[in-house]
Amino acid sequence: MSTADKLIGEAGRLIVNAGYNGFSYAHLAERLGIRKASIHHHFPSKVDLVVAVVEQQRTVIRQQIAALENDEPDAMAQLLAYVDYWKRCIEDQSEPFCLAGVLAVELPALPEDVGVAVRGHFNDLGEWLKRVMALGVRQGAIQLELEPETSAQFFQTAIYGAMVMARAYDDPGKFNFVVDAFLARMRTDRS
Amino acid sequence: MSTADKLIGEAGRLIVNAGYNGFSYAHLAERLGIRKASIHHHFPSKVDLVVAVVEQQRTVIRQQIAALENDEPDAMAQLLAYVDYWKRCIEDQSEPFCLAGVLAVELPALPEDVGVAVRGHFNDLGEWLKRVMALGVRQGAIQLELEPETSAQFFQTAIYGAMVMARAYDDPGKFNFVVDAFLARMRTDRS
DNA sequence: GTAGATCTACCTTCTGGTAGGTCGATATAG
DNA sequence: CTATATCGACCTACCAGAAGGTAGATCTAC
Repeated sequence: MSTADKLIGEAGRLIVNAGYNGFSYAHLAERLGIRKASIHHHFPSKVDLVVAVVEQQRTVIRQQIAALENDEPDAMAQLLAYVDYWKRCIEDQSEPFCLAGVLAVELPALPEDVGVAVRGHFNDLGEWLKRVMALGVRQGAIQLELEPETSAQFFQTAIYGAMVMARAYDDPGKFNFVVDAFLARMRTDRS
Repeated sequence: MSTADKLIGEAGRLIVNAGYNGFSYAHLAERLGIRKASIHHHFPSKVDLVVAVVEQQRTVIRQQIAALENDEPDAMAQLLAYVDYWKRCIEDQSEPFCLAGVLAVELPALPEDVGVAVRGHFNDLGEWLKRVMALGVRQGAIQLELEPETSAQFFQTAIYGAMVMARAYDDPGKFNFVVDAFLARMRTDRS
């Protein structure tokens, strides 16, 4: 793995733990056993680095979404795959919060370029969820009382709210508990 | 209003915007038109200040909760009063996020004393919500399929998730939209 | 031998924090 | 009714360390 990739990975972990202003080139250099100046060689400024971190995650997530939409025809199964991903990440604390979520909370204080990338992620996710919800309604797995848009936002809210709960109560299990309660209210008896 | 109170108020606003590491004594001093050193006179360390900010909010919220439980016998009305408070704060951007919520997202990187205060707030809120939910079920206003504990966490998740959504999409209206969708799924036809 | 990656050494600005002084109000003693 | 001691609030002037960032030398692999 290239140094640039290691930097992106480790920076992501630091941001998830402490936010944009909670990590520094010095921390990052120490973690990788290199000097600060070497980071500037790969990412001239902190904004460059953080944008790269967010964009890399967006790319990965878009790929996973595309694969899911290709391979899994069942809408509810797609949603459960997404939820399971986060359940695992939060349970084993390998990624205890969504990177873009942490940054979103700090949004008003972030450099504009970072903000653009973060909003981009939320849009990517929101658009996919709209498609899945519409599909789920057609398949009879999701209650059709509401517009797909509403269900999508409902679901996204649940995911991010559940992450905040897990962190605030220092209890990873809270994520599973709360998300499952939400899913139950979204499904029909057919799913 | 005393200088200490102004400091607590302004620090709160700065934290809500930028988080613990996103504001400094220098910012705060500038906002109030005093010198940095004067802040240290009132709050020797940054931890002292931030703990004071969180504890002040906890006190206010506990008072409001007590008043609500005294004056408003109807559980659903209590919940709506709470929701309306946040709808107003977010709509007019006077308090666009919960202070403790911002800090909760940064929790792993915060000084221990701040973490204790933040978890304290979430507990206060969670305990009240449990009481309201139990009352609401007895009054027939809230679906009784679930334990009050589950409903309480469900609701708390919705509030914090909706705040994240409003911030991430830079659209205060998203808070109302999403929270109302949640309330609809929690109520019975009787409420 | 050239290009990319890393290094040492340094800069400027900001950080939280301290030392010690000034000012005005209040309390007290003659 | 003064004179003075005390105190809280605020100030100027610092400090050490960390922040993000730069310049230029060295090392390494093709």
